Amino acid sequence: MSVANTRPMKRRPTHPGEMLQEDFMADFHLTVSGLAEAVGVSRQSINELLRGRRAVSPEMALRLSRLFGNSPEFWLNAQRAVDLWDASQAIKDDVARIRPLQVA
Amino acid sequence: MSVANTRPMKRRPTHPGEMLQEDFMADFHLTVSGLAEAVGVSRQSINELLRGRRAVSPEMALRLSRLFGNSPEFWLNAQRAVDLWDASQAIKDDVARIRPLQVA
DNA sequence: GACCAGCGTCACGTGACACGTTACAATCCC
DNA sequence: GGGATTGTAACGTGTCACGTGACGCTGGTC
Repeated sequence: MSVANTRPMKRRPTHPGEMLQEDFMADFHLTVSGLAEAVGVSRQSINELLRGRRAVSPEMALRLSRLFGNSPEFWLNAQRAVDLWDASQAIKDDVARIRPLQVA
Repeated sequence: MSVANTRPMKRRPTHPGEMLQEDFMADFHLTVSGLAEAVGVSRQSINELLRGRRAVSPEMALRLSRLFGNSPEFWLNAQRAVDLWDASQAIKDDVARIRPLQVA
């Protein structure tokens, strides 16, 4: 198993907002307002993040990783998985038309 | 050595546009116009990407990986490195004020 | 030497989106 | 009951990836 899974997944990966809510806010008994204040952003940012309406930005990843003691890459990996899935769905046909170069 | 290097780098990581130009376009003798046509985007997109004025989007990563036979994560990892570096520079003080939670 | 096809780049407009501010209904709690 | 806190909706703003069109430059062809 390599570091980055190249194979496209069958289903849309779970949004990091869902992980944030179920795996972190629940464990630490955090509210939307409490988390927002703790990381220094507006309640809206957290709210829309939880509802999957907003992506985890690099800035947000830094804030969350600082608070929870994990790496920003943890959050950005989760975000990238859904970004890649969405993108591959959106431009699937275009990408298929690209002729791979010979490895010569 | 873990999968994702958590430690912040001293210098700004090299922009993926630079890698694209020096490590791929050079080897395959590709021009800006030729590459743009090969991956199905405008010349402007490639041009600004090479000059570091634009980031590698998930869509662009899919196109490049398809053409060159590597993974989209390869391009997005490079992009993420500079995004994280820029973000940590921009909100360094804010992040420092965040109190890490106790690991319960 | 004139011409023109292809090149890299600039200028402009557009749509998407992360973010803050404000407003509002629901709920807790004293 | 009433004030504080909560989650969420609406709005405006700045940033940015992208395409289109136009410009100046270069190299080949007659």
